[in-house]
Order: sequence, then C-alpha cells, then structure tokens
Amino acid sequence: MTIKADRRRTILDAALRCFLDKGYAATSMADIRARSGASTGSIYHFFAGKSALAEALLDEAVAGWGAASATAQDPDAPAEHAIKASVRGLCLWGLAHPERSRFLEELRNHASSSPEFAAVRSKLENGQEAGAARYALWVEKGEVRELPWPVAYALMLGPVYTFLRVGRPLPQADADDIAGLFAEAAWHAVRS
Amino acid sequence: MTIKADRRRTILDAALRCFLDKGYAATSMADIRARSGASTGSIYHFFAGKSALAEALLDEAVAGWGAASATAQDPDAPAEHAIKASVRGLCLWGLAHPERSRFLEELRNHASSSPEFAAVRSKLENGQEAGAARYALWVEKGEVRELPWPVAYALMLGPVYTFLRVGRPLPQADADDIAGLFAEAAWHAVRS
Amino acid sequence: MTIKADRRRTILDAALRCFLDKGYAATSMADIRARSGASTGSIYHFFAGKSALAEALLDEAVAGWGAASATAQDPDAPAEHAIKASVRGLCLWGLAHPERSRFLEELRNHASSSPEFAAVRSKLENGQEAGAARYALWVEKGEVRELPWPVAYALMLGPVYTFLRVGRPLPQADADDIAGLFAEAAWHAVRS
Amino acid sequence: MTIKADRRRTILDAALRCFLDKGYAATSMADIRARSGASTGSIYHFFAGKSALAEALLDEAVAGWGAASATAQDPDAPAEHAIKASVRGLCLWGLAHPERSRFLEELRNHASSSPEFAAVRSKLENGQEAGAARYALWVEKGEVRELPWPVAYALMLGPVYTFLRVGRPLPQADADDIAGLFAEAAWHAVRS
DNA sequence: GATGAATGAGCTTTCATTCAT
DNA sequence: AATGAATGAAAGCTCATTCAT
Repeated sequence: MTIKADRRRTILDAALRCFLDKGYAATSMADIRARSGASTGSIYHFFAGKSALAEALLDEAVAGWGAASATAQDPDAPAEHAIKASVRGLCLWGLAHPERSRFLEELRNHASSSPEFAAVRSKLENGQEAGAARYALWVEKGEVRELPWPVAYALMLGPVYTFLRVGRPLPQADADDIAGLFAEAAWHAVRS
Repeated sequence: MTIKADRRRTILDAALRCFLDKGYAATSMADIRARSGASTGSIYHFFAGKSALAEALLDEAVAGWGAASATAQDPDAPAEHAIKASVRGLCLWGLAHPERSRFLEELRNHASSSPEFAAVRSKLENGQEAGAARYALWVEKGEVRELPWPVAYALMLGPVYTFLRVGRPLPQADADDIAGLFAEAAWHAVRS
Repeated sequence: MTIKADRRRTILDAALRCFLDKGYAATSMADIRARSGASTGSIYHFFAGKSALAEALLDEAVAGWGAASATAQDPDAPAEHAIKASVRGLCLWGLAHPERSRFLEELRNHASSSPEFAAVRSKLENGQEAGAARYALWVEKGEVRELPWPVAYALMLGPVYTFLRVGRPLPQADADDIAGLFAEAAWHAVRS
Repeated sequence: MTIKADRRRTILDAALRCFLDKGYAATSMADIRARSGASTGSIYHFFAGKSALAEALLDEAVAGWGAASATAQDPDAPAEHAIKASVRGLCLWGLAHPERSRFLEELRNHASSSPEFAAVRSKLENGQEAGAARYALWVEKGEVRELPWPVAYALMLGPVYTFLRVGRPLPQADADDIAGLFAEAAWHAVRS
C-alpha cells in the first residue's frame, strides 16, 4: 500500500523528536506511541524500554559526530592537530544541532545517577579511558603538559560543553570563528 | 517537651539530604516526609511544593557559596584577581561539596526546561547579566580580550564545571593545587 | 486603632463572596481565610465549619427574601394574592440577585444529599410543611384545585426556578413584566 | 476462561451505580475501581478521567430518554401534541428512574460551573437552541404564545423538573395521572 | 510482526479540622 | 479573641511495562 514503513526507524525518529522537544525524563512512552503511530506492543517489540530507545539514539548521535571528526581519531596525528580537530568538531556539531547536543547532555546526567543507564555509563567511561590513553602518549612525547586526564579533559572540552549549554544559535560564519577560538584555547591550555 | 524543633529547618534539611542522595527528580515527597518526620500537611504548610523546596535550598547554597568567594564580588578588584578568586572559589567549593554541586547542576538542568522553575531560571539569568556587565568593564580597561560574554564565561568556568561533573573526591592538598591550576588557566584564556 | 472590626461579619462577607464566585464546593477554607484576612483559628472560633458558614448565610438570605415578600406571608390573604405575590417576589429577587439565587440552589442540592446539611434540610422541609398547610386551607375554601402539595408547589414555583437557572440578566422593566407573567401563570395553573 | 468480560461496560456500569448511590461529587475513582473490579489503569485506559465517565453515561441516558419520547421529536407534529408528549415523556422517565434523573440534575449543575464539563455544557446548549427553533415555528403558525424561549421553556418544563427534585416514588397509576396533569398544564401555559 | 487491554504502585497535592499557645 | 503550625486521610491521575491474542 504505502512505501514499506520501517517501524523501527519510525519509532526511533518519533522518540528523538519527543526527547528533543520535552526532554528524556518528561517524555512518556505514550508520547512516543502517539507520535510514531506504532502500538505499545510494537515499541516494546523493537526496544527493551524507554532507556533502550535513548541508548539507540545515543549510539546514532555518537556515530554521526564521530564520523564528522574522523581526522581527530587518527592515533598517529600530532597532539595539536588531534586536539584542535576534536574541539572544533564538537563545537561545530553542537552549534549545528543544539537540540541534539542538549539531549546528549541530559542523557549523560541521567547516566551518572540512574542504574538503568549502566550501558550508557560504561560507554562513556570507555571513551574516557581511550582519551586518557592517548593523552598519556602525548605526554610521553612531550607535546602536552603532564596533567591528570580528568583535568586535561576539563581544560580542553569544558569550555565547549559550557558554551553549548548556554549559547544561542549563531550565524554559520560566527560558528566557524568560535569553534576556532575554542580549539585554539584548548590547545594553549594543555600544550607543554 | 522536646528541644524546640524548627519544623521548617527540619524539613529543609531532610529535603536536602534526599536530593543529594537520589537527585531531585527521583526524590518523592514521601521520601522527604519519611526523612523529616513531618506530616505531608506540614511540608505543604511551609513550602508550596517540591520545586519550592528546591528553590529554597538553591538560595541557601548560592548564599553560602557567594559568601565564600566574597572577594571576587568586589567591583573594583582587578580582573586577574577577581577571575582567579571566582574560579578558585567555585572549584574549592565544588570539591568540598560534591553532592551539593551535583544538585545545583541538576537543578540548572531542570530549570532550563521545566516551567515550574521559572523563578530559578530568572535568578540564573540575572547572574549571567551581572557577569556580562563586569566583563564589559574589564574589556574597556583593556584587561581582558574582547569576547562575547557567553564565550568568555565558557572559557573561564567551563573547565571547572566539567571537572566537577567528572572528577572524584581528592585529598585537600590536591584540591588546592587543582583549583590554582584552573584559576591560572582561566586567566590565561581571557587575558589580553 | 481602626474602626472596630466585627470579625464575624468580615468572615461572613468573605465567605459569601467566595461562595458566589466559585461555588460552595469549590471554595476552600483557605480561600475564605485569604479573602477575610482572618486566621484559621478565628474562623473556627466563630463558625463550627464550612457548612456552618453556609448555613448562616442561608439564614440571612432567607430572611432578606422573606422580608421582601412580606405580604405573601399574611395567613388571611386570599389565595390569588398570596400566590402571585410569592411568585413575583421569588422571581424579582432571583433576577436582582442571580448569584445569590444560584448559591441557594447549590446549597439546596448539597442539602438533599450531604449529611452535614441536615439542619438546612430540615429548615427547607419545615417550609414545605408550612406551604402544604396553607394550600390545604385554600383547597377547603374552594379557591384552588385539589392537588397534592408537591404537585401544586411544582406548578407554581417550578417555572421560576427553572427560569432563574437558565436565564440571563434582564433590564429592570422586563424583569417586572416577566415576574408578572410567571405570577399570572402560577395562579392559572392552580386556581379552581 | 470467564464469560467475555467487556471491561468498558463493566466500568461504566459500576460508575453509574456509584454515581446514583452517592452522587457524582462524592464518588471517588477508588469507589469505581472497587465496584468494577477493574484496575486504576484499566479505568484510565478507557476513560480520560472521572468527568469522561460521567459524560459517557450522560450520552447513554440522553439516548435512552430521547428514544423513549421519539414522537415528540417529529418536526411536523402539532405543537399541542409535541409539547404534551415531551412533558409526559420527561415526567414518566423521571418517575421511573428517579436516581438517574437526580444524576442528570447533578451533572447539569456541575456543567454550568466546572470547566471540565465544557463538553456537557455545549451539548445542553445545543438542545436549547433546537428547542428555541422549534418553538419559533409554532409561534409563526399561531399555535403558541409569543414568548422568549427561556420563558416558554420554564413554563413548560419547570414544573416537572421541580417535581422530580422534590417528589417521592409513586405508584404507576398515579405516575400516569401526574404526567398527564403536567402535560396539560404545560400546554395551557403556552398555548395562544 | 503487531496489537492494545490490563496492571497497580506510585506520584503530587488538597483540605477541613484540631489544638497548644 | 486570636493565631497559625500541625495533621493525615484521601483525592485524581501517570506511567513503564507485561502478555494474551
């Protein structure tokens, strides 16, 4: 009759719109049901529960953002380049997708307290460990200051996170400038 | 009969302990009732609702933290001193009261989305405006870089916010070192 | 200090305004407290409870309306005159005080079901008995049809009650006309 | 397993019995839950809330009563016949179902003040408009007196409404007599 | 794959009333 | 005569999840 409706996709999209509109906590399964047009049973057929929906969306978002800052992932890249690319990538992505960025932030908050987000939490912790390992290498090479990883991490990415939480939408040109500014600042904060 | 029980105080303390233990959202009025020993009616006699409790606690916390970093408030202080004092103050307070600090963060998140926290939101916005005004003065005097306030704010305080969210408790000596480190970094990030 | 404030009076007035504005059921003691400026304890000092307030107001209203249609009470008046005066009186009073009239109606509804209004109910029943007795006399004299009192009562006053429930405010001249019309109809409905 | 239990029906029946027994206002959702055997969630699955239950029952009642006085609805019927049939129908139905009749009255009262009954209110108002239109036709044909519709309505149906509110159950034979008496009176009150 | 009825603990809040001071 | 803190049962309603079909 219609183009094959990918139920899973439909549900995921509806959930994302709900989460972006009202926040994760304030979104009820009924909201998602109404917006997706799927039945309760259908939703639970594809996803184990509300948190599983959020997790699936989180994976997608991270994948998208990761792809966007691919260069930053190259393990042999020099520290300066990797750090600036990473900060730029986060900043530009966050400014381009302010709702998504806020959604990630909300999830991270929930993850740190709620047991149902154990999976999310461990993913984030893995990311931290990987970051710490890379930073340790740069320290060995003398490219960056010797700092505990949480401190280095906060110095590099903290400003962007805070800015994204506070800032309003910007013209694209300004977005590039500001991303550059934060990238530069991040590098200056940790370089030897 | 008993030592004079200041019910209002008792309730507020119980609410704080609950919020710190389980987070604002996960705390129910029943939790507060059980912990305070007050009756439901008593709680509502003193506070209009759950969010009013949070607001009252927020005011207290802000007052406490404000008092602790009084020097930073002096309008005639040079930028370097004021900024470093402010960042240090936030960092030391946050490390000394990690739960409280997380509670504030949670409140801020709620405030940005939920209508019942309009009062909290407007308080926070007032704080931003005051900060912006001060920064503008320093720009005029040539002490700091000319930056949009949200950017400057993020550069200065973002690292501390992020660190407090991630970091674990630290020995006091380290706390001082780290607070100094962040204060220094904040100043370098925005000085002319 | 101020002119002697008759607390009882103040409370009663506040309660009336509340009941008229929001209805008896929807008015809380807190509303009355706020509007009167009296304390909870003060209200309970003068009145046994919410229903006692309503009762006191009912008595006043009935007294006022009774005074207005005094002629109708004369036991020796001929049926036609008494009936018309009574119907006119009710109609004019109801049109002049639509809120009060609706308040009476609400009270009567509550009274017929709620045990706390036993006193009101018995007052109303006394009124019915008195009416029945008078009507019986008129039947004996051959002035009116022999009808069970509830039927006669409904024929005479039912139209006015219904009209007051439905109708909108009217210009005074029309009020007189309509009162006359209902009075005439009442008499025609029961005369021999 | 069991006879097919139509939950919706079961709930509706239980609600009706509760409303008839204790009145709408005094009935709690817990009462309905206990009486129906359904769970809270089940009730809210089928009905949006307490007022939605009342509305559904109102629709049923109106449908039943409307069917019973079908003749009265015929738009070409002469005024005398239509009016008498309508009044008779209301009176007989009310005497046969005194609880239901009182329930309707209570609902009408609530509807006139409470916003949650907007739907009920508009239904009732539609009924009034239809009545007014019909009456206007009869006026044109010279069958009835020229009266504002609210007045005509009150003259015709007011006595029955009042009688139903006051009266006690009657033997069937008397019910017919009294219905006839009110029908006759209604016609006399408005005929040319 | 898909449906939607069913669950029931849990939620925040309201309120008339009491009583020590 | 006056106060207002204290009570606690009861209310209407939400919601993630389960499961028979």
